[in-house]
Amino acid sequence: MPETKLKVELPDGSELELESGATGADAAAAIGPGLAKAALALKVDGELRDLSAPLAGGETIEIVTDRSPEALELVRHDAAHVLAEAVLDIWPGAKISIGPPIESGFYYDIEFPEGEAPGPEDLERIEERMREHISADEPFERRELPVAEAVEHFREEGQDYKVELIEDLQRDEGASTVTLYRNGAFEDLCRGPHGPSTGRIGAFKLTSLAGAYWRGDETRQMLTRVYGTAFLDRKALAAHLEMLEQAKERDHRKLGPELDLFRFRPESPGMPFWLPNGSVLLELMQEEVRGQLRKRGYREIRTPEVLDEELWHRSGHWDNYKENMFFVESEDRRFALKPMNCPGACLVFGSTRHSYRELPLRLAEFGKVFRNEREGVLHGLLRVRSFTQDDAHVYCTEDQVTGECVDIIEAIDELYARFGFDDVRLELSTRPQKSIGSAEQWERAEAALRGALESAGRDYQLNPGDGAFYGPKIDFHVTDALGRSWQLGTCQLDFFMPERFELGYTGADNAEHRPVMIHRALLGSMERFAGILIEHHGGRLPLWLAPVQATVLPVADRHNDAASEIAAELREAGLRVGIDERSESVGRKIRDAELAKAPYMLVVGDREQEAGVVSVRSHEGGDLGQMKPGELAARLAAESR
RNA sequence: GCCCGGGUAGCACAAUUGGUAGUGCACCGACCUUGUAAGUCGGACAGUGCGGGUUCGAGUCCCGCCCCGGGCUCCA
Repeated sequence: MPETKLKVELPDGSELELESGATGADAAAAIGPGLAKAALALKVDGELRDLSAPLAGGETIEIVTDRSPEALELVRHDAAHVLAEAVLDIWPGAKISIGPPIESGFYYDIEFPEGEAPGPEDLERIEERMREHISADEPFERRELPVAEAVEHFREEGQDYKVELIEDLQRDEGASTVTLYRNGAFEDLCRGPHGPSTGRIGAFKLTSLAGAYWRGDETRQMLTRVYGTAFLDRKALAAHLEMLEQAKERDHRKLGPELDLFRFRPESPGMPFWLPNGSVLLELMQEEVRGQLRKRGYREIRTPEVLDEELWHRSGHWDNYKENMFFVESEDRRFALKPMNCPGACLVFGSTRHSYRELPLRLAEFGKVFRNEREGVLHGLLRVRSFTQDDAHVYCTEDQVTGECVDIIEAIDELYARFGFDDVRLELSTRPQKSIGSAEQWERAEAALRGALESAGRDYQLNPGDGAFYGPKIDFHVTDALGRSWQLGTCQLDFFMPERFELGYTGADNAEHRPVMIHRALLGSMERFAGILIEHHGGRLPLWLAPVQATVLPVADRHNDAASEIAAELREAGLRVGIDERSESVGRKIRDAELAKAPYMLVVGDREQEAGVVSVRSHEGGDLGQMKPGELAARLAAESR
């Protein structure tokens, strides 16, 4: 007989002796009753398993509890199963497909019987049913089944999507068996693992309904996706819902019109109308970018928005981007609105001869581009049909690439910090399957970008195969005040375009050479960046970006003249100042200024008029007492830096 | 493009089983002359996204279109 004991190693390096045939749950119990109770799953040599999984001995195990980082994913996956269970209770004819945990919760894609698709009001009904299953604390039970039996099983139940999944698994991964998990009367095809029972789902909520194609393929069946979120306890759920509420409050689509920054009109879906305040904001952002351009030797160009269709054949956009372009016709000539600025920049470069002495030649353009995005994907300022890129194209030699990219990384760091984003993440994307150029060329290009990242001393994430077909790239991401991540700037190498446009420069050897082109954008889209800024700051932009930095509030009509003088003096000092001359009470004017998110309010009444001062109130600090206009201007100027 | 939900005054919302479209804020006018988040009174403003249909009668029901919102692999 083999030995009756087995040994496993624990994360702290100690050994645990167990009876042979012991499971993860036994291991947890052997360590302590508290842990046994808290245990959700097991990690065997770093791989997540069910608690009920038998141990072989010799492996390193870790008990996953509600405090483990994996716990959320586990519980959400459990919740997805309970969701499917509840749906099948209510709609026995429903066909379920997949139901994974996702970043913010979980979902399940389901085909409901014809004409019985649920509405938002049905979510509560499903939730109620789910709660019943959770309080019943149904254990998750795993079993393994040969593929043929599993297919038979799901075919009998009319679960066609499961049958398809299993058949695909067999074909693509050579699976001979699949695993099923049962909770209550419900059994689902699932890789697992799962928590011990449904009772461990601390708190959940179904959040929304959406359509989703089976396997994301728009030629296939449209399913109903039920979204939900789950947490280990009520408090965490409440915090998450609170965060969503906050995000709603900060939504730039709500704040933009409220603060008179921009608005949308049906006359031009996906193209914003910028109001005076919003124009000021864009202008300030642009000035900040221009500061970087001046500092780093970029020169600004402007190229046409409308260009002959032929150009887009030459640039390759016709083949790759035609569906997203707008076209216009005039006098039998077909033109396209530019979706990108690079061809224009290449025409500028190519229209004169260049010497190696001019390189790197850095041409920047605040270029307005037009992209005919499908209607359904438009989303406020974040996904539009026209926007302004703070674009630039650097023409240089291969040797110069690293230096240029370091410079771009620095520019982005400085710029993002200035706008209040400290957490910048870099990603390097390398050669994709479909690409042009030689292997050596790619190797050198990727090495140049890696070199830039290293000499800038930056950590980065590698995305192999995620580059553009014409060259590798570095993307820049920031995290906003609500913890959401946004991709902003980009720095891409391009071997393709200089080739296509037959660009050249005369080298020191008096021969013609092909320059390398770097596309780079710092903020990306000015409009999109403005939208992200608005959400990041909750509409309360930092003083230097506030379209109106201070509002002068005369106490009574007789103070209007004095107030105008103050306003004029502050404007003279370069501040953006408004004035509220309505015959309203001070309280009212303050309220309205606060709602307009004015950083400073300057009250002028008898006392101030006499002393030649203003009473200053800031949103943050409340009443700051009296100041002379000059003092105030200096203070605000200092704060704006 | 597709699925689900929505569209009533500038904005937020209301309108029994189909039965004369309302309220608040904003706006305009008058009064008040105001001291750190809403002063008082009065007035004007939509024919219900657009087009058709059913009906004695449609914001409510039906059809088509437009726009807005949530989504459309984070793959058992």
